[in-house]
Amino acid sequence: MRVNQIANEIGVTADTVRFYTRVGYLNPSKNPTNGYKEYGDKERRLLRFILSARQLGFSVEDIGQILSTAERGRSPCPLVRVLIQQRLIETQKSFQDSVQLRERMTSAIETWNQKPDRAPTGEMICHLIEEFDHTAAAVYIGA
Amino acid sequence: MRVNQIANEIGVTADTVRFYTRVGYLNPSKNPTNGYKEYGDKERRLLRFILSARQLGFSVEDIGQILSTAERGRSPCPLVRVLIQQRLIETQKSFQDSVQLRERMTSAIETWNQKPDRAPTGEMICHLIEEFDHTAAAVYIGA
DNA sequence: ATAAACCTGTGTCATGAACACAGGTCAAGT
DNA sequence: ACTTGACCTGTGTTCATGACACAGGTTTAT
Repeated sequence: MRVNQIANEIGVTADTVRFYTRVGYLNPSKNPTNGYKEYGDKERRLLRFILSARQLGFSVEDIGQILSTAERGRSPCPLVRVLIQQRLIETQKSFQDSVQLRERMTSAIETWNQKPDRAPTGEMICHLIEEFDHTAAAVYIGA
Repeated sequence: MRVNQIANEIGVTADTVRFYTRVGYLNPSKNPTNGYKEYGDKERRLLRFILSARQLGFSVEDIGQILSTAERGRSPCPLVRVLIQQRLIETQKSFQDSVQLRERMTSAIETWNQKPDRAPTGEMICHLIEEFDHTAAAVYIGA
C-alpha cells in the first residue's frame, strides 16, 4: 500500500500521511527497488488512532506521548485523561477569543454602515479602524 | 526612540515591534554609529494603527494592503469593508470549530469517567480514544 | 518505443510573533 | 582609565500542522 492508497482509504490527503510518517508515528517499510514507502495494517491502525485523537483535540505531540507510552506496554489512559483536561482549557480559551473577536467585528461592521469612506490624511490612515478603536476603548473603560 | 522604548510606550513586546519592522510596515531610521533602529512619531502612529487593525481581526497581510492603499493616497475604506467580511466568516468558522470540539471533549471526559484504564493490546492503543470515536461516529450517522 | 498522465519523496512555505544568542552599550564602582 | 555586570540590540531560528512546489520516477495507452 502506497501513500495515496492508504490516504484515500482513510480519507485524508497523502500529505497528511507523509506528515505523520515524517514525525515518526508511521513507519512504513521501504520498497528497495523504487524507494517508495509501503504502508501496511499496522500503519492503518496507527493512522486511524491518530485521527481519532486529533478529533478529540489532542496535539500531535500529545499523540506522540500517548503512542510511546503504549509502545512500552503501559496504559496511556491516565496520561490521556490529564492531557484532555489541558487541551479543554485551551479550547475554552480559543472559544472565548472567537466570541469576543466576533463581537468586535460585528459591532464594527454595524458602526461602519453609518460612516462614509474617507481618504487618508497625515493623521489618519483609515478613520473607520482608528475611530472604532477609540470608541471600543472608551466603552471598555466605561466612559 | 529605540525598540524597547516604543514597545513599552505602546504596550507590546519588543519582538512585536521588530516583527512589524521586519515585514516592512515600520521603517525606523538607523543610527549610523551603532546600527540601532530609531523609531519616531510616524512609527508610533503606524504601530497604533496596526494594533487597532489586529484587534479587529485583520491579518498582517490585510494590514499590508490597507497601508499600501493609504500610502498611495487612496481611501482604504472600501478594502477594509470587504476584508472584514471575509475575516468575519473565518472567525465564525473558528468559533463553530471551537464549540464542536469543546462538545466532543466534554462528552469524552464524561464518558471516560465510567471507564477504567486499560493496557494496550495488539488491537488497541487506547480504548478510551478508540471507543469514543466509534461511539461518536455512530451518533453522527444516527445509529 | 514513446508519450501522457500520474505518482513519489523531499524541501519549502504559511501565521504572528517568541525565543536563542552573540555581541554592543552604558552606568556604577574602583 | 578600566572593569564588571546589567541591560539592550539585531539577526536567525523555532513553534504547529500540514499544504504546496518541484524534479524526477512509474505506469498506462498508444
